[in-house]
Amino acid sequence: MTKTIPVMAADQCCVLAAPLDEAEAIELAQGFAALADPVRLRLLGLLASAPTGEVCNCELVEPVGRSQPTVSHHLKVLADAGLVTGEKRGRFSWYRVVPERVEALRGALAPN
Amino acid sequence: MTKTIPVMAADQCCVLAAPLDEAEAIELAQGFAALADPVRLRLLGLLASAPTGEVCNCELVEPVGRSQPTVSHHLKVLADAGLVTGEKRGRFSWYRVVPERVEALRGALAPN
DNA sequence: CAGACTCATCGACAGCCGTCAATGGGTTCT
DNA sequence: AGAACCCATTGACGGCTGTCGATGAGTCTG
Repeated sequence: MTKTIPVMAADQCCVLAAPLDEAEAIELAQGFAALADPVRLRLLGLLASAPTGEVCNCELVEPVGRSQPTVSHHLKVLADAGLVTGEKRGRFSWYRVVPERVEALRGALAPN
Repeated sequence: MTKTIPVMAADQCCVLAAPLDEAEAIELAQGFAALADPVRLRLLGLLASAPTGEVCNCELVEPVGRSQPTVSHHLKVLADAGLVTGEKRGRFSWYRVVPERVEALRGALAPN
């Protein structure tokens, strides 16, 4: 279900180090676009602060105050961006943050 | 011209540390939204890698391959997000990166 | 098997966003 | 003064995005 995950290329170090070419810029922008929504940021926070590192989809709807389809949509956006992984076990879907991917985006904002 | 600059609040440390409340999430999302466009990322790169730290507007149009109004629009978006500052001297407009603001967004993605 | 439950997808709709041509205000040069 | 130049703003247009209700596939319980 999760589409091809755009993983950061090694040479995509720092936005502020050198001008990016078109392709690098597009890939980075897709990553930041996934972070450019309050609901998705809150979902990330909820996932990251979960004791087990995993959160069931059903535990996310109420905290963010959006409908179940909307939450599902946002989780898919995060998953497509590689920031999150979802696994379906039984009746539930469990999501967890992909720290490396977050770190990659963070690194792109590093000085030098 | 530049609108009110949303500066990161001190308690907006890490997205991944604890769940964000609605207001924090909105403010952060606005910051990342400014980064969620390839042209703007390339503009940031061009500004940051300039020897003097400043770049004239006229030197930005050709490298990013967009029309002059479009570049002007993107610079305004970056400026409104506080990521960039513009100063008009004579005929030219000079822009420079605001490193603290970039760093603030970067810090929001820090682990723990 | 029947009912209850979880969740992804679809369809629809309003609002936002990136883009450009055209315009006009400033500034410099001759 | 007049011409050339830089740049922000405006208006318009197509496309993307966030949201929800409805629906259906898959799973567990009794």
